[in-house]
Amino acid sequence: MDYNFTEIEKKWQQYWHDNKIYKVDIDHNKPKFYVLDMFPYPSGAGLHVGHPLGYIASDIYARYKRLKGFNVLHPMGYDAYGLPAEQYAIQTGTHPAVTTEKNINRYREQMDKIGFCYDWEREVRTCEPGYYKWTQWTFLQLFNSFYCNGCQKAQPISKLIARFEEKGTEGLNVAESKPLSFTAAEWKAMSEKEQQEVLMNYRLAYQAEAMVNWCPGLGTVLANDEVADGLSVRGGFPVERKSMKQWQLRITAYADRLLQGLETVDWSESVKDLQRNWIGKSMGASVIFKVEGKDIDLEVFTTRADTLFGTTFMVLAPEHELVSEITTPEQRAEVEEYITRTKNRSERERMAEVRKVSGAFTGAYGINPITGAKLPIWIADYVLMGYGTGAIMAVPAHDSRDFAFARHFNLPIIQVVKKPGTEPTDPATWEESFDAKDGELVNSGFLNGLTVKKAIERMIEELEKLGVGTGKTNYRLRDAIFSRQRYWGEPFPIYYKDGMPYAMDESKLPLELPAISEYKPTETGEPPLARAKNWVTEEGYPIETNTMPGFAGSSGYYFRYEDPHNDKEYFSREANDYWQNVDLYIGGAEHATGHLIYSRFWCKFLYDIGLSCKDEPFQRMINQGMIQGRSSFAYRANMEKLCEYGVWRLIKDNKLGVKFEKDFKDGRRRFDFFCPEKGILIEINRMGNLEKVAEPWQDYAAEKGYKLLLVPIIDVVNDYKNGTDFVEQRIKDLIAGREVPAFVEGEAYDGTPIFISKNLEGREQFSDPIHVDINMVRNDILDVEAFRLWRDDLKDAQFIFEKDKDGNDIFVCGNEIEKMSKSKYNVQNPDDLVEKYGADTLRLYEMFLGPLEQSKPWDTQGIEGTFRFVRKFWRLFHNENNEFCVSDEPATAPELKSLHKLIKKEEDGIESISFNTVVSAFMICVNELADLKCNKREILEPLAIMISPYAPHIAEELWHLLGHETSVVNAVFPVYDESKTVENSFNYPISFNGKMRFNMELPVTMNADEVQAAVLAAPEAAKWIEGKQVRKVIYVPKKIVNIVVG
RNA sequence: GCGGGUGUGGCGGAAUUGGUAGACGCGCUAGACUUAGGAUCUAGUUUCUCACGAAGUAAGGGUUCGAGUCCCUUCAUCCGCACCA
Repeated sequence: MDYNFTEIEKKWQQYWHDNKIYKVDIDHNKPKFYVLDMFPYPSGAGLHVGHPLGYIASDIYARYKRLKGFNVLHPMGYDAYGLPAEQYAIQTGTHPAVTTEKNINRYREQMDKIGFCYDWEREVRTCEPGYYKWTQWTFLQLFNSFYCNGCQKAQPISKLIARFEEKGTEGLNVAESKPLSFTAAEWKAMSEKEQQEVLMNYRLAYQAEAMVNWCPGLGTVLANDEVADGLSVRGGFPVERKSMKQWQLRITAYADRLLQGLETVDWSESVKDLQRNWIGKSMGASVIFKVEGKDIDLEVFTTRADTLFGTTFMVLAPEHELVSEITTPEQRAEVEEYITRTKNRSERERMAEVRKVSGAFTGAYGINPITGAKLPIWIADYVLMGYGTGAIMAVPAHDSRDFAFARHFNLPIIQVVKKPGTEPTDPATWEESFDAKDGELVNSGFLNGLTVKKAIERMIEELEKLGVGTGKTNYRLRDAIFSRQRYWGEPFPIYYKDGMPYAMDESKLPLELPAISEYKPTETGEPPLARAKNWVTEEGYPIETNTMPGFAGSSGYYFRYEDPHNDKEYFSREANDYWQNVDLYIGGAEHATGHLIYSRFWCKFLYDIGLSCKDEPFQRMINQGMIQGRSSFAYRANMEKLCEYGVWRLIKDNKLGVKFEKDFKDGRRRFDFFCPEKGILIEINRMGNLEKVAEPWQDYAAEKGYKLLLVPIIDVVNDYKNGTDFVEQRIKDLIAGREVPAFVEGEAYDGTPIFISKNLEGREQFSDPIHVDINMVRNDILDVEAFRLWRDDLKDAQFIFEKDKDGNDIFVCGNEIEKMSKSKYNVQNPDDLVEKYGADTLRLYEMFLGPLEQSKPWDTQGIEGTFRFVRKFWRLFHNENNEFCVSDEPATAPELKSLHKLIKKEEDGIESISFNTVVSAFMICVNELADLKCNKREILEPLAIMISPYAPHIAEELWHLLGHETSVVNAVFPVYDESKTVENSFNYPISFNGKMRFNMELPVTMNADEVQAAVLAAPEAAKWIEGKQVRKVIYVPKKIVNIVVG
């Protein structure tokens, strides 16, 4: 073999390792650059080709930046706490640390083979005490902080205590769970426990009763982003809403800063939008309604204060605390029945029934603070307790849900907004609610004639004047539930005294995860940590048994890479001043509402307390797309399914045989059936034209002396009932009516699986696609022998083959693009590809596949093209005998032009994360140089440097062959020289009326007049000008010449 | 329903941001060298047409000397979020 990648790659990986080529330290003589990958959770399955995609991209970027003179921090680590290892522990008793360690080693082995330039001395693992010490430490800082709304900053809780001692809650403007009010004297009079309870209302990490997503299948609570469609993201277990006491992070305090910060980072618009949506800021008003005959204030939130004149009823969430208080005795039974009914529904049921209107009347009435109108108060589960105040003023005319509700329960509807220039119509005739945001107000007293926008402002003004409402901003974002009832996570440095949680002293950190005997929850439902022996402080106080969630460790890992071995601090001032925040972050967009929000929160908090010099963690982010697998299918005739069509049932019941006839005169294939005992030949044919296609069969049957029954299956399928009756009648007639000789030709259906080729008729109706290992398929043709060996249970399967053009039997598979997954047998293992083609080819190919941010299918065959390119590249440096052969002659102009075009293309491509076009530029350049038979050092040396980010091993090998003693990693990227690429003539496309007709080589020095004269004088032009007048000539230098004729 | 993305050959995808549509690669076709080829090399490959030529970037309309690119309308598709008041 000419290019021995196995040897080369092994050699240089060893060299890089031995010489610590990728170790980085602070170097104030160089600008820093921080390139980060989202660190992986080491799962048992190992890496597939999709995983390294982002790692390869970041690796290229890091290597490129290094060649450009930057001091590049490019670390890697493991998000090592996680559910799979714990679930495995519950089943097998293996400590999750053991599983995790094993998986990490496998990941590392796979990553090493690809030749990444990570500084492994900076590796972090979230499950190691040296790391999670700082996760716990940050938690303590959060616990000991509150958020000051005035200065928009976290502050030490001691400041708050001092304030309470001085003036209580007077004029307090801080983030809080609920508003409290007390004087300094009252504060001082409180017991310690009472004071602690009060402080919980303000801490950034606090414990409180909350509606949580409880997942009985996992035995733990989950954060909102860990739940999708009412099921847990991990494991897919049902989730229910439940009120529990949990640790939470007051991330809502940062809602506005999280929103504003998005303006300062270079992220894709879609991820920013996802976050904006998740935070869900909406500006509106809070309005107080009195309850008739009672001294009760009912607060609602609305974004449409302008429609207050159109509100005709009110709705509370069934869990609303005032429901029982306001319900009248007559309505109590109905209301309670409704509450029980809604409470017993699971989250999934509730979501499934979203469009069903339901509710109950409380018997109470609210008073419209503006009009004084009496509004019936209802409860209904379309109003959610978790948003706003859990109560709404319903404006049925202009809200579709209120409209549906009003229609269903016959409540009045008043129109208050109309399209400008139209007259209001009677809402009773409406089909749906009328939601015109650019309309004007009617039936609304002092708001009449105003636009919606103006009316909202005017109404809020009025409400504030009357003291019955105020402008208010609401967020969809909830505080993050921070405790999990699991074992494999960071323990909380919290102990309980008198039932109240207290922070452990920082000197006690890390609080190490204790060994336990079993990993499931205790019999009494306590978290697994309750099994730990001596899980108490030195003073004997019990320690918290919850553990932190997965996102705890991943929220601040990027800081730790900056100073990973520091055991005095999270990270030093010096390290953070130099490395600052991540310049380029590469990873999946699926973390948009989880990790990427929590990390930003974490970073902003560390910024507030003076640790981080930046308040956004990731300056620029690229989300790589998923690499999908191409699954192959073989189609198995599905007898069960076929039996659903009456014919098959009859055939089965009558013990008729079945034969799949594969080679027929007209070239078509179809199912045919024989009755072995009775000698009946049945043809079932989809093609409609029964007469024509049945002819050969009639001959055949006559020749053999069988009775022939023709059944157009199209009848059976399209007209199920009649078709079945028809067939039934015919079969009965035939069977009952005659004495027929036994017939055994053909294969009777005996349960042997039968496979139908992709193109065979009837596939959709009568077959089950089964996934086939992609390694057994090439160009959609299944290797049937390999298939039989693969699935032992199918070794006797019968296949219906097709003929290829040479007359060979082939079995054609179907295919579909799906997510890569073991169960779909479409996984491409990078190890296999590295072994077959080398890491350099794999790296280049993954980049060549398409734009990094798009999802795209993996095409196994395509890698060959990239492999050819790499070998062609190698041959530039070698002669026919594979001897290294580079000449020191000066390069020619075309050679230099080719090189400098590539320099430009690579610089632009890498900066704009357009790696696929850079690879194609490499191919073009190498094709050109090969055509020029170029082996000049002046060209090849820069080329070796330039390819090193993509294909570091081959680059390093060639670099050393070129006589260098040091690594190509430390070389300098060649400088683009535009003068090398300029030409003194340009091959102009000449168009007439915008249509390109011919090309013409013209000197670039020509002016417009000269160009016009030259073009019009050209012999090819005559044909297009003939008989027409030249009206105008457009000349764009070095672009185009367009002649307008007519 | 709301928000965002995407639509270009048989396939993955290019197109310097308004200037030769289909680069580069896969696949396919033909040929060469071969005992052989899932190796290598050469040529071809958007569609229609024998050809001259014409059409062509989801569909329709517009702006322009010139539109894949800008504007309007529609459709398809993917991804988020979703009784959020």
